[in-house]
Amino acid sequence: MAVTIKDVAKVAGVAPSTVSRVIADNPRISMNTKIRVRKAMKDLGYHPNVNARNLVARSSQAIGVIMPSSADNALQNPFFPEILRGIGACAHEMKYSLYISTGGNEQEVYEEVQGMVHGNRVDGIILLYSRVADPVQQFLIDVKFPFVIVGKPKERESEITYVDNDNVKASKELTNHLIELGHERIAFIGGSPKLTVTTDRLQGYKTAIEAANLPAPLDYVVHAEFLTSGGRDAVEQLFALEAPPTGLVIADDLMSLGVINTLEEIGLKCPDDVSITSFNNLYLSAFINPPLTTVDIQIYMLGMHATRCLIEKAKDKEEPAKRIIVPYEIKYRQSSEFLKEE
Amino acid sequence: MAVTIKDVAKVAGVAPSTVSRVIADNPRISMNTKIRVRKAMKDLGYHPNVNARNLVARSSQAIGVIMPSSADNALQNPFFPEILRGIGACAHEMKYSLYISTGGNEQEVYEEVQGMVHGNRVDGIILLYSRVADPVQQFLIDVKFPFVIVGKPKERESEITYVDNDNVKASKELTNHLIELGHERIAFIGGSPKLTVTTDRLQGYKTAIEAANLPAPLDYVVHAEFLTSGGRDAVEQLFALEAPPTGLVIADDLMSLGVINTLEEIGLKCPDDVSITSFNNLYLSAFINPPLTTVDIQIYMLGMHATRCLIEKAKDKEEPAKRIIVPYEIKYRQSSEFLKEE
DNA sequence: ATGAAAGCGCTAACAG
DNA sequence: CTGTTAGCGCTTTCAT
Repeated sequence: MAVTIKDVAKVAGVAPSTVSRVIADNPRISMNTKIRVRKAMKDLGYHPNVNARNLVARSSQAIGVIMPSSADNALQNPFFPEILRGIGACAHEMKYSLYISTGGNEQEVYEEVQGMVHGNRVDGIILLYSRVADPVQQFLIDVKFPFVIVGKPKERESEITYVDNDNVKASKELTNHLIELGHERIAFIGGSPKLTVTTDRLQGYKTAIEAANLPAPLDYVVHAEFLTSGGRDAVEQLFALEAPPTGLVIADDLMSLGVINTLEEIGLKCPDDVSITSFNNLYLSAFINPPLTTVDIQIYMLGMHATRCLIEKAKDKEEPAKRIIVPYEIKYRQSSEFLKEE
Repeated sequence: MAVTIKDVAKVAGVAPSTVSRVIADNPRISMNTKIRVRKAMKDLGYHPNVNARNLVARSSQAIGVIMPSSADNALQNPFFPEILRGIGACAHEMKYSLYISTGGNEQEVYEEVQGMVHGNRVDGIILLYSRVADPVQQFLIDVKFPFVIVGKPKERESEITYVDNDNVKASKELTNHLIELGHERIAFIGGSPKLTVTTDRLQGYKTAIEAANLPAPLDYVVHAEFLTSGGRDAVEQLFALEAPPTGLVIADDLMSLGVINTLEEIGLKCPDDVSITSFNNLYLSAFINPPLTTVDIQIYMLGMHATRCLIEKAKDKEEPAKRIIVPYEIKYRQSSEFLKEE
């Protein structure tokens, strides 16, 4: 049987409540007894029982992290460990712990969220994806449970706290960069159009293309999986076109990796034949050949901010919905280059 | 205020204890009242309070997952989301939830583990790494807390339950494959020598090299980070040698990716000039250029088995230490090829 | 087959 | 400043 607050109290010669106060570092306890109690705790190897504490406090000092359902291969993206790192760092600092859900499908994810909320397992939830008509989001709103989204909500934007980059602007900048390099046939490769991140990046691309009066055939917009394999599929589509693009705006570095490799197979080189710009600045992006021009969206920071916001919200439920835009930084590297004259 | 067992009891016209029994599906409750109580639960939207339940049950139906400290960049490896997927699937099926630790440094990880154990937050722990002289492992052994390791423990192997591949054998097979292709100068690139996974794979390589009477200069063994950048560093060392290798056994696909890209930069092509074999069969390994010959270690399965074992151990503390070897499968792809005559 | 009551370990009034 | 007391929501003897 584990050592409890009572045991400590007995050894220290005080009442259990005093021990409790010492744990909470209550200022009304004399330094003297504090020291005595702390010594007793050390001696006995006391550790508070979280369940008991949470039961009375009606809180758990834990936050739930919801990943996309693992049916979604995108989970393979190093984006997730990286953002987990940011979330973990902030949570640890604030003495919160992390609960994660990796449901196998959407239904399971939904159930896990329900369990977390109703079972009082977590004080708040971070959603690591944002898509249209998400029942999870709806549920959280309905029961008024604190949550924040990493990414931008599609609906009820003003009521939801979220942490995001200005993806539209970043994408526009990337596209303009290609335009400045002399490219005129620029295509866009994104993930599922149901994800806000895709639509925002697409919109930035479109805005820049239109502003520059460049051709924008429908064929130049391709949606594929947020993975190396997705890049592969996209290349097969785009370079079968009559007028294939010379510049590419790609919504994720892993996709870009697939694109580069596939281009090579069909005899095209990056950046000589095709310039590539993309998003996320994954750890590997600087080390592949050629190194990627990519938007550093500061994944770690996204995680930190999301966590901080969430904890604020969990502590004060009246906290109004907030929107945090994390600045991005474009890393210009060799994958994008001046268009060669033909 | 959430609806409790008492509210349900009142509505159903029974005692709280009866409701509790219905939840546990106690066979000594008449079908009739079971139905009545269940209806009341539905009507009121009742959900059991996990904290209260855990408090009395002294268990939490949760398992802790310990990642390497996030100071370790290896966290970026898609290995982690993938194994999390396996763990999550099994945990969900057994109605367990997941607690994860992503401490910023080893000290923090240690503290988080302590908190999990002493606070009764989890019923057991899965360690996603295995290194020499790990204080976390030692602690878990000391307090006799159920845990399993993914990988092979360095010390006290027979006392610890672990799930692993036969890395020695796989590595030997990989090396022999290169030997059969005609390679004579074969080098090994591994991660930290403190990790069992590295030493096992190294040993398999050495065994095969010795058995074939091939040269094994010390320079042919390089240790680098389990990442793309690590592959880059390794190439710089190996191909500065007087007699650079023509075949490579690499302990991780991400490293291989770095190797391939770096080789390209110094004018060497894979597999024409250098054949590559590696480990893990990450999702991207089939889609890069050239596709990697790599050992599919069945990451998802490793996670499933680890979780199943752990839950068994948590339920019955007397369960003896077990060792589970998950079969691997070598995927032969284009990165390894016959050695060209010079 | 069901109810009454005790208690898991802790915190939070309320006294003093 | 510190002790007493009453629960938090649930499970579990022990009765009946």
